[in-house]
Amino acid sequence: MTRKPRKDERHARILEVLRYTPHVRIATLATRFGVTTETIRRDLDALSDQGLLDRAHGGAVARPMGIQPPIDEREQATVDERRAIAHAAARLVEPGQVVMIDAGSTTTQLAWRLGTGDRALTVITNSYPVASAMASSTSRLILCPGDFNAREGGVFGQDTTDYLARFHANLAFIGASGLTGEGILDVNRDAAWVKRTLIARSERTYLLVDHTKFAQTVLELVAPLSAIDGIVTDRPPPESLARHLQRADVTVHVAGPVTADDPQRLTEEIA
Amino acid sequence: MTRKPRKDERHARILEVLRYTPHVRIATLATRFGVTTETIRRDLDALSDQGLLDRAHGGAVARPMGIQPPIDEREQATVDERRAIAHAAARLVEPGQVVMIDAGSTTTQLAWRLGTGDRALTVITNSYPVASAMASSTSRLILCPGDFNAREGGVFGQDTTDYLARFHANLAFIGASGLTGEGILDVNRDAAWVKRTLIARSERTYLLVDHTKFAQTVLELVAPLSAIDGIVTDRPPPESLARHLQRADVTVHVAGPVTADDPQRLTEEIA
DNA sequence: CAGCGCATTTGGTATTTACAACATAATTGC
DNA sequence: GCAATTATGTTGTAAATACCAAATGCGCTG
Repeated sequence: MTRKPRKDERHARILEVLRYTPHVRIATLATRFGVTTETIRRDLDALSDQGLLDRAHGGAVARPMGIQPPIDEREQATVDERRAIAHAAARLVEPGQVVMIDAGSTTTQLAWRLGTGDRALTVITNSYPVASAMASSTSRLILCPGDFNAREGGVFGQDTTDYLARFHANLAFIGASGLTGEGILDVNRDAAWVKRTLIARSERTYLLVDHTKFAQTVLELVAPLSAIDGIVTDRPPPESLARHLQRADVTVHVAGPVTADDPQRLTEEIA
Repeated sequence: MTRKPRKDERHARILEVLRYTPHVRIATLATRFGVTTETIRRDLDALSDQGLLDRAHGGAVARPMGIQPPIDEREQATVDERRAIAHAAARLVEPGQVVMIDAGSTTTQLAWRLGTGDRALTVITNSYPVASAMASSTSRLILCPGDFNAREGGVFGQDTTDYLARFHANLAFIGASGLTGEGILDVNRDAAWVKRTLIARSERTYLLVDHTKFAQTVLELVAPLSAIDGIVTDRPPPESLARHLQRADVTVHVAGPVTADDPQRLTEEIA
């Protein structure tokens, strides 16, 4: 489709530059490449449409992490919900506890929450985004070994579960691809094993799922409902699921929308 | 010193926002906080001076990673040199090899290099910046466990070295705080142990150091010169050090400046 | 409460960028 | 080589931003 060297080379080099500096100005790129600002502007718009960078006023900014270029539209759609869930989940954590946090978008949101606070936690995770989110806090951070999965931004595999098995936590927060009366489901086999280990190695386990996960039957059953102690979600689960949850003695926390003075609100409005 | 809530709160919230989105516009922040754009502009300038964010034309962009807020001025000063070193070191890697990469700024530069290429490497590292840099490549990535050190952006400790000891690599690239006739030195005890393990578990070890590390005697001796096979640096080492290196049979690679058509050049000019 | 220092606002102007419509140049396919 | 398509450059105008300096407001201290 595209075989022209000119434009493609510019695009490639623009992206390359953005790996080193988070922001480039249109004017700079234009003089550098010897083309008009209009051309660069068009380049940036094109790359932005492809989701490879974000536009800014005078230029472009790099997408955070080389991670998750192909974010599901479904994921995108539930940003607010997942923030609300993270907000509610953060209340379940008490100072000084040992907390295991699964890899995932909702759990990463939770980590941001916990990272801003000042509780002296010990956090064990297999996800770098989670570690990064908590980096500035006072918490102690233990990262798992394993094969790095760029898409998930975390490590998985036998090494990961073996390592996790050495620890014992007060709380574990896990995510999932689906939640049915049968139990918790996930699409990723390696991730499923990690989740099972997290459940096994913690006193209490909370599942963080938004409503789109309700009644989703996917590849693999991670664990039955009875394996977890509570779920944190954004909407009340449907009747049949609610019955199963009650029978399995799983408490249900439904998160309200984040408050207006919340810093995350700003992000939403900006986006 | 600062007890006023007004300004400080804005600053904190601006930084918070930048954790979620890579870019904010001045106008957006102004309307959000109910203050003038001038005020936000000053906020941004102040935060920029503190190195907490980068200014852009219409706003600000987040510093890449929550990592290394306090970068040494010395580190800052030798950016070009370290890029050149990374450029030269990347030539030492052949497709298909198993490569261990130490945590550090120079080694992270190397990872960027290797990440852009298409050699199918297996990379073992204790540094997330390294992993992140390579994420988009075809390489397999194995991350070590351990205590996460936000300042270094990597994991260290007994867990880390134990884990590393299970592997065997063709090449290892390590950094250091100092290099003298006596050997390789480092300020961080945990990091020193990791480096020793990297050396022990690889067929060949290259030390990546810029000229400011020459003749720097710091806390701990990591290993004698004879432990490594080569160094990659930006300037020829001083006479006495050169003699020691030759006696220890250490090859010296002196990197030239990066070529003009190199994508990184652009970054430098922008900065 | 007067005075001081700091943060913020206000107002005005110079620059820079965005946007759109059109002209020109380059490339491709036939 | 010609026509169609695409890429790039030009121009003009509106909007957004940057910069500067002075004025105002506000909190604090004595």
